[in-house]
Formats: sequence, structure tokens, C-alpha cells
Amino acid sequence: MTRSGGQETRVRILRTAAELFQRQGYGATGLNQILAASGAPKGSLYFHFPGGKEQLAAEAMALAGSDLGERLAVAVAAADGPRAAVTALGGVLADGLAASGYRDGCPVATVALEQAGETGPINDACAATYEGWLAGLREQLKSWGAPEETAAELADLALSSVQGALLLAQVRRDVGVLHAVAGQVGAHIEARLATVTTGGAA
Amino acid sequence: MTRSGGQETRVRILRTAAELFQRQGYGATGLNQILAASGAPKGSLYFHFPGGKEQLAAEAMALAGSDLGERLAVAVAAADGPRAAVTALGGVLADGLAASGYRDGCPVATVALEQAGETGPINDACAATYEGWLAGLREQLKSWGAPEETAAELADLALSSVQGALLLAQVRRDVGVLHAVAGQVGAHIEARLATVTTGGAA
DNA sequence: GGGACTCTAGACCGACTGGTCTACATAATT
DNA sequence: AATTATGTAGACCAGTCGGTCTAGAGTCCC
Repeated sequence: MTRSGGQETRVRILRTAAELFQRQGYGATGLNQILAASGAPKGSLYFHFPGGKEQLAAEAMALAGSDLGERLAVAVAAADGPRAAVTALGGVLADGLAASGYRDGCPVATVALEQAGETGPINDACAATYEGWLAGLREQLKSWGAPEETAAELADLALSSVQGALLLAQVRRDVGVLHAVAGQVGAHIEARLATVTTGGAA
Repeated sequence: MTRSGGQETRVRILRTAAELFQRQGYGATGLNQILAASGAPKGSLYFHFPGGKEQLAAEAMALAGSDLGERLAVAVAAADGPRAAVTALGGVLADGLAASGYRDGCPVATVALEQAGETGPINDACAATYEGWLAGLREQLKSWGAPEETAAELADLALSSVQGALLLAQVRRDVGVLHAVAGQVGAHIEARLATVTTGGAA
């Protein structure tokens, strides 16, 4: 094994962990299950993640969150306006959801809810993930003429709606809601932005 | 103990279970923890819930879902229009969230996400809960003049947005988003309803 | 009073949990 | 060649898991 072999194992454990935590939650996912799925022995896990399950989960959330964040950012950047952007947001999530047999929704939501009300590195990683997504969204909205405050408000609205629709789609095993909600919210944001940029106040 | 004592124990177990499942998730909540918190012995649990943890969770989700559903329905029914209704929706959830130290968000979301992609009584109970809430919302919207199809679409939008904002509020430990999103979505729905009821098409 | 039924009580089971530990293989450094 | 650092490999631990089981208390009907 070369030196890079170690880092490969580390990342493999991390990705496997991210997938299982996302699908089953933190408490329901055992270390042994992650190890078996990734093919790594327990010694490797505790070498790479001396902080144990908690550190593993925190890093897995951060990795999965930034991975999806990048895909989301690409889709949004390719859109020609807010409406297309939110629609694209919903589209990316809908595709991933359907392709995984309705198992992969938001990579951090399950763990985030499980850990809500507590404090610790896992919670911080989840919060940071959402904050990162929102920052990207706000920048895009500002590039389309939204003032700082409006951009923040609308980014929150877009993420909340899509996130909630994703949950509903997952429970229903039907991505219809996701597309419908994204379309409506996109239209609302575009309308609101048109008002603001032509001189109207919030 | 009188005969009714048994049913009291049953409900006490159910409510304790609902609270713990909501806060920690299905996998992370142990039967022993539920028993200790409710003061019931293991024998009672398996007498009342021979289907074990799965049956307990399914019934707990159904109970908690209908409990909150009723409170939500009361708040919505008291509103004088869609905007006030969605605002009230967000208000009830925001109050409950803040009052519980950001632990109690949606009573079924955590478990629903954990169980997404699987089939079984727990998933069914979660889906039924959301469906029940949506049915109530649709009725209200129709009473304000929304056609069948529009009511369904707007109810999905309202629940999705509020649900997503609730998740975000929980992670942030700040109910601000909830109020802001509910306000915006309420305004959007009211505007859209005004268009529809004065003759405009969707 | 004697069953029958409802429900409580908790000991007990094998399986599995997260975590620690020692042994060892490989690769770079000296 | 010897040493050191980087990882791999898995046996092992106490504790907990969900679930089963038997014993018996309390209440009702006959």
C-alpha cells in the first residue's frame, strides 16, 4: 500500500458512512455496518477517526453536504433567472431521489433532525452545510439584482420550500410535489425580484 | 388497578414513545429508555404492543400526528384568509419549537426520513399523518374559493414550505425563518387565490 | 370460591453496540 | 540494515439492544 492508500481508505469509509447515515440516521447506523460496507477493518477506522463515531459522522456530513452543494451550485449557475434556478434545484434533488429508489433525499436532513436540540460537532457540520448552500443561493440572487436583505430572505424561502417538498416527496415516493413546489416558489421569487429591481420596496 | 388502568398505561407508553422517537429518531431510541421514562415494565409493553417496537412506533406516529394535526386545524380554522392561515401554521410550530428548547419540531419528520425508502407500518403511519394534514388544508382553501386542483397544489406548497422552514429553524436554533417563510408563502397563496377566484386560470 | 381474563413485573436470552488493544505489514528516512 | 511513521487487521471488552418467557397480582363473572 502506498501512502495515498491510507487516504483512499479514509475517503472510502467517509463516503460509505455518509450514505448510510443519510439513509438510516445516526443512531440506527452501526460502526460495524459501515466497516462491512466499506471493506475496512475497525483498526483503520479508529486510526483515521480517533474521535470515533461522532467525528466520523461530522466529517461525513460535511463531505456529503459540500458534494451536493457543488452540484446544486452548478445547476443554479446555469439557470438564466430565479425561476429556472429554483426549478433546477428541485430537478437535481428529484433526479437523485428517484434514481436511488427514494432513499437519497437531503444528505444531512435525517441526521440533523436526530441531533436537533443537542450541540456538538455533528450539529455544527449540518448547520454549516445549510449555511453554505444558502450563501451560494444568496450570491446568485444578488447577481440578479436582489438587495442583500431580500436575497437572504428569498434564499431561505427557496431552500425551505425545496427541502420540505423533498421530505414530502420521499414519504410519498413520488417526485411530483418537488417539481410543483419548486415551480411555484421560483415564480414567486422571480415576481418579487422584478418588483424590487424596478424600484418597489420590500 | 382497574380495567381502565391498562389503557392508561398503554397511552402513557405511547406518548412517551412519541416524544422520544420525535426527538431522537427510531433507531436511536431504545425500548428500555421508553420503558424507564414511562415507568412501565417490559411485560406491559409487549402485552399492549405485541408487534414490538415497530407497532409501537407506528401507533406513536399516528397519535402524535393527529394530536398536532388537531391543533393545526384549529389555528387554521380561526384564520380569516390564506395568509393568516399559513402564518398561524408557522406560529404554532414556532411556539412549540421554541418552548421545547428546539427539540420538538415535526412529530413524524425524523422517523419518516429514517424510514424513507423502506415500506412498512411506520412509513404508512407517517404518510397518513401528512395526508391528513393536507386534507384539512385543502378543505380550508376550497372554503376560500380555491378549485379542487389549485387547493391541492397550494396545500402541498404550504406544508412543504413550513416543514422545510421548521427543519431550518431547528438546525439554526432560531424561529425567525419559520415566521418569514410562512409570511411569504401565505402572501403568495393569497395572491394566487385572488387571481383564481376572480376568473384567472392557473 | 373458583376459574378466566387482564395486566404488571422483571429475569433472562443471543445478538450486537461503540470502543480499546495488540500484532503486524508496508514504505520512507537515516 | 535499522528505525520510524503510516496504516491494516481483527480479537476482545463491557454494556445495551429488541424480544421472549414465566410468575403472579388484581378484577370480573359464574
